[in-house]
Amino acid sequence: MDTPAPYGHTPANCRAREILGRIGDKWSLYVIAQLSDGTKRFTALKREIDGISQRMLTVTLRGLERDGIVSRTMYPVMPPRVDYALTPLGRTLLEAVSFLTSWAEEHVEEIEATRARYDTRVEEFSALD
Amino acid sequence: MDTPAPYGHTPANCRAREILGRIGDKWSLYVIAQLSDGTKRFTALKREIDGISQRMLTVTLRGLERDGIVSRTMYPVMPPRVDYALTPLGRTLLEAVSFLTSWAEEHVEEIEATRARYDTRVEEFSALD
DNA sequence: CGGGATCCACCGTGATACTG
DNA sequence: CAGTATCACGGTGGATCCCG
Repeated sequence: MDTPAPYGHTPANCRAREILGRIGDKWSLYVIAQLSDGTKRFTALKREIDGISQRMLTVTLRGLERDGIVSRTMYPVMPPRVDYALTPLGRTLLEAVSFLTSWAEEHVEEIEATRARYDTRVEEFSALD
Repeated sequence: MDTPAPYGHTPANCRAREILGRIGDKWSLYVIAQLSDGTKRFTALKREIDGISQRMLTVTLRGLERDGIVSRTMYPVMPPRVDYALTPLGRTLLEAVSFLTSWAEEHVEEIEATRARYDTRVEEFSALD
C-alpha cells in the first residue's frame, strides 16, 4: 500500500485521463464501434474485430462491463450463450468518441504529412555523423 | 436516442485509435492542458505537471511535436532556452479533448459507482471458494 | 537549462492449451 | 460457445548519471 509516492494527483484532466485510459487501449474502441449497431455475441464480435485474440476480447469486454459501458447477458444453456450490448452510458460515450473520430478524419492527412517531415528531418540530422 | 451514425468497419476507427494512442498515453493530455494557456518553457512544464520525470516530458513533447500538435522553439543561448506551444492543429485538438473531458466530468460518478458494484460482486463471487 | 544515454521494473498483449 | 490458465515477450515509463 505504501508505494513510494505515486504520480501525484492532477486536477480536472485526471478524470479525462482515466476515461482515455479506458477507451484508449488497443481494442476498446473497436469493441464499442462494433456494438454501436446492436447486441452481439462473443463469437460475432471476435469474427468482426480483425486480429483480436479470444483472451483480449474477454479482457476488453470485462473492463468495459466493469465501468458500465457494456452490458453482459448470460443464458444458462448448453452450449453457452452470452450477449453483449452498449449500455445507455456506453451510448453517450459513443457521442464523445465520434467527436474524436471526426477530428481524426479531418486532420489525419495533416498529421501524417507533419510526421513524415519530422522523420525526414531527424533522419537527415542523424546522417551528419 | 440520437446516437451518432453507426460506424462499422470503417477505417475511421483506426484513425481515431491512432489519435487515442497519441493523446491517450500517460502524460500527453497533461502537457496539452498545460500548454492551453500559452507558450511555456521546459522547466515550467516540468514544475506544473506533478510527478512527470524529465525523460517522460521530453519523450511526450517529442511525440506531440512529431505529429504537429506542439511546436518547439530553440534559442541558441547559454544557458539553453526552449519554448513549447500548441500549434493551430494542437488547438483544434483542444476542442475535441474538452468534449471528452466534459463527458468524463458528467459520468465519473456513475462510472465509479458501477465499478464499485462490479468489484463487490466479483469479490463476493470469489469468496464462494 | 534542457536535455541524452542507460538500465530496469512493470504490465499490457499475444500464443497456446485446457474446460464447463 | 465462451471462456480460464499459463507462459513469454516487447513497449512504456521511472531512476540515475552525464553533457553542451
